[in-house]
Amino acid sequence: MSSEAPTEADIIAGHCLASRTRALNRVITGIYNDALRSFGISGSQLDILVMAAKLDEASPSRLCRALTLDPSTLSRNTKRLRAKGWLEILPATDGRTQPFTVTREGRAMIERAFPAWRGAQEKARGVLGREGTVFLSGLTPSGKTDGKTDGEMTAERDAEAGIATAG
Amino acid sequence: MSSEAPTEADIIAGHCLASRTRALNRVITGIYNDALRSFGISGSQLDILVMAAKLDEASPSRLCRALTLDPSTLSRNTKRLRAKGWLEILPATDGRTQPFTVTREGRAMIERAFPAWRGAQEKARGVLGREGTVFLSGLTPSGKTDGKTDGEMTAERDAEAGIATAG
DNA sequence: CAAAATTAATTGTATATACAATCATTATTC
DNA sequence: GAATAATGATTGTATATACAATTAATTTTG
Repeated sequence: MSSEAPTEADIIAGHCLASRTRALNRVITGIYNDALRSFGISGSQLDILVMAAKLDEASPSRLCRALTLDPSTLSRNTKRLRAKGWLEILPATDGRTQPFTVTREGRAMIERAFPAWRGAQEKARGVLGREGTVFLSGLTPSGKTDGKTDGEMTAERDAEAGIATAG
Repeated sequence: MSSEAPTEADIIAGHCLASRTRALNRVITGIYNDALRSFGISGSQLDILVMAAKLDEASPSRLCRALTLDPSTLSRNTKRLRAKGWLEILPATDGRTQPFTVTREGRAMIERAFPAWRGAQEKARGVLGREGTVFLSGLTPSGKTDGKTDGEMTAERDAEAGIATAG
């Protein structure tokens, strides 16, 4: 039992939750980006595309709220999606908003990418283990915990997604 | 009980682990960056600084392994830290490596930023809840799960860090 | 020991991200 | 109804991140 007092650096390196969150994000995001690369879409872009599809009539502000994304970030990301023809701008009633919708090509992209997404999702489950998967599944896309208990919720979701629960 | 079949977009938006990991990362990283901003250092930079301090004689490749960081990313980040005078290059025996060390100013920065880091860490604990904190604490900085059981490990760490276990 | 393979790091390029500032539009208020 | 406030989005700038290609040095092999 050494009685060396830990330095501040030791404490931070040994405990920092942000450091671990970032590292985890690098690993998990890498898995999905690898799986999606050949389709010419990234995970972040797919996030936006699927959320826009869910909302049907989407706007920057609504997506920012749904995804906890800074408006400036979203603005750049949607520009890329528009350039690829997956989003298109709709006429606005309120002159401040810039509503848009997912194009037919955008919807086709989601369907095409789905099997790759599912493969990545299973790989991610493996990396995260039971604990991690349950914890993250209990978060809304905006990063806050939602209501239901973990057990029930994950079972529901597994069923819907048609994904085997990794023991 | 509606029997509408969920679309691929619904499934992805409702379950994607990467989307949730990214959103969480935005929230958690934001907490630390806010806390550290007035010191002129970011969370990512602090990660590197404290890990370099722990290693004492650090090199890009060792840090990349320790942090699961791409070498090109690390290269840019250490450049910023050198520019601020917190890292300095050491003479190399192997001409391929570029070993460096944390300067006196770098160590002073860690000590100065420590209370702010601790405040952010407590806020993060609150956001993550017991489950999230335990899960992330069980990861190494490289994003992989380590050996010990969660319960023991978190208790140890709490003690060392002098942080009250949140609820 | 010279050629080939490996290792370590950097640079080119692109996306993801946020803060601050700006611009345009709609709402409020007096 | 004009001045002011609030809202919605974009642009300027900077960091964080990774892939591909390159450069440089060491190791391995024949």
